[in-house]
Amino acid sequence: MTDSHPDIRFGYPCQNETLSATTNRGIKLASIEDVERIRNKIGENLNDLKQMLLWNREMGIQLFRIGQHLIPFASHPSFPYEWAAYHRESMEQIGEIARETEQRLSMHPGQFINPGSPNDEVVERSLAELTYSATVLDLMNANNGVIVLHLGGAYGDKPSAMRRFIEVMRHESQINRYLALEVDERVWTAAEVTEVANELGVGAIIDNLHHRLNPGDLSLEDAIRLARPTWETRPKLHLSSQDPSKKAGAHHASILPEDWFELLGALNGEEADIMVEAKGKEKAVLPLL
DNA sequence: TGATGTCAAGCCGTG
DNA sequence: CACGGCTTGACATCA
Repeated sequence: MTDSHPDIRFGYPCQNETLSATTNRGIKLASIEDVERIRNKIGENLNDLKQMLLWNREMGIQLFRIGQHLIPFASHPSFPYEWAAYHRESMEQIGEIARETEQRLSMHPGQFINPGSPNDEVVERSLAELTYSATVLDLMNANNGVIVLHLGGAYGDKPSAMRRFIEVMRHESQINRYLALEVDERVWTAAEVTEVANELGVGAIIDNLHHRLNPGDLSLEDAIRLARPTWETRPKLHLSSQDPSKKAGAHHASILPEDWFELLGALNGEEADIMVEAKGKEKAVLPLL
């Protein structure tokens, strides 16, 4: 690495269009008792995950986000068998491939996961999904794995929502080992996310597009500088470009050079792990390598 | 096989 | 006040 090329690694989420591979096959809840069907789906997801990691190795891609549907309905009370025990061996094998090829694995629970919700049932379901995510990373021995999560709702009172989030998550050590909190595009700013991350001792993730739409009073460079110390290891960031034909926040198929250079400039030569969020998946990563 | 309506869940902002 | 959008499109059924 030269001074003009800081140590940057890239990755993409969940699917590979070149391989027609995905970790996100699922089932309908109505089929939850069809054990054979679920096991087949999971087998396909795990096999595709393995194929993508092997492909990534050839391409020099070192980050990969596992889709939440890897084990569909794993956190649902009706899931019909002990998935962790049953799929342990293949997940261990996948973890070994990731480790040997120095790929950092992550997961990203979606919009329904709100540990700061005032509704106890929402909190309970959220913790179940986060525990599932952490268990997947545990089984893969993903020591530098990351669970990416937004702070979620503000419920009209941000300070209270932050307090609830911190109180609920404070003792969740299995989850917090991997947890990182990401800026979102309309509610929680980089300053607020970093504050909660510091309270919990977890990472804060800056996303260039979210930050542009919801910057608070920080420049991108300041936001990245603020979030940097939350990471004991390499910081993770998200990079995407606006789809010009869609509403604000919608991901473009590829990364526009000006967005990449803006983020690169804001990094000030620091090392970083950058998850590329683009409709074009791995094809948007290749030009950046 | 291809088209199409549907899918566990929460929240916010818009029209 | 109902609905779209987020996210990761894929499932399930019916021509």
